[in-house]
Amino acid sequence: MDLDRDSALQLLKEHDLRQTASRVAVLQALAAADQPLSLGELSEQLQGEGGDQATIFRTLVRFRDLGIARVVSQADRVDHYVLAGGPDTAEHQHPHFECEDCGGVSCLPAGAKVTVSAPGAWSASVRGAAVHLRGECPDCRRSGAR
Amino acid sequence: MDLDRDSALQLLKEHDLRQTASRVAVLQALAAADQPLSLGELSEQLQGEGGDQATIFRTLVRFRDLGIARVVSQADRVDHYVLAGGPDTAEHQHPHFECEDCGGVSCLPAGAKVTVSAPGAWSASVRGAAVHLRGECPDCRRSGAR
DNA sequence: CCATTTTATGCAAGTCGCTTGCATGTGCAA
DNA sequence: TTGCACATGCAAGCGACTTGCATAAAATGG
Repeated sequence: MDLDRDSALQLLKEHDLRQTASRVAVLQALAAADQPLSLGELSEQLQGEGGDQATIFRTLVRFRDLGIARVVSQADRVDHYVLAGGPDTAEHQHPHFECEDCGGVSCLPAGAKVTVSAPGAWSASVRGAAVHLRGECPDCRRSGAR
Repeated sequence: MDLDRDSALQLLKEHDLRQTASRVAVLQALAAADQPLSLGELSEQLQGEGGDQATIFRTLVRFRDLGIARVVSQADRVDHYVLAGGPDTAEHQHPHFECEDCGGVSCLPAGAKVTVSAPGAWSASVRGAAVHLRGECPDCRRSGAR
């Protein structure tokens, strides 16, 4: 998916956020990415265009608090964000895969199916939880890393 | 479960590791814990008895490389270890729950069921992956944190 | 039981990513 | 256009993991 400048500005306005170049850049980068991005990846990818890393960080925090973005993984001790909201709230509720070799985080293909259930007290918690799989991704598996 | 001193020593010997107080302490702490422990928790719990944090760290790394222990979660940007091996290898292959509020990591009760499947290239990776659920644990949910 | 060799341990310093304080700059409503 | 609340940059602070290096201790062979 993609996000044009106007939509980005609109999104910011909806949340009473000031429209700045940095925020638009972050929004578009997240929208364009086909994988969850970390603060580092984001700030590297935006190469100054998106502002200082601290700025991006604060932007991400604000986005997260407002529900615009979500952290979907902490693989390798690093938070990974995705755009998560707007019209289609269910966005990125699908399972994610964290590779123990390359540290990458991937969104599982549409065909993936996961069902979870737990008894008693855990029932509600489990139902609302995000699913993560940790293992070796297809690429690393193929290249036989490790 | 629990681990007596002799079993611990034996376990070390099996892996050609020197038998030291620190390692025994780490083994027993991991064995006694009913939840995955982080390096910090471990070094705090052993309070010097188990040696320096660097020592515990290296011990954990070695254990992990040898398959004696495993990292089952990186919740809150912190690795959490469990004893994972010995006779019952399937140990801790069950799903774990990471609470986004309190940061705790719990082993789901025996009754929990999880099934995952994915198409094509992901199939094998997914089958061998560890399952993690991220959400709000029953305790936090009850106390209405957040 | 002692000497030697191979590892393990402690301490301190280093690294990496996230966070935060503070002074400066800027979107935007009046 | 002006003023102010909010955003940005820079640099410093933190937490947790890692690593270098000198010292101590477990194994092993006499």
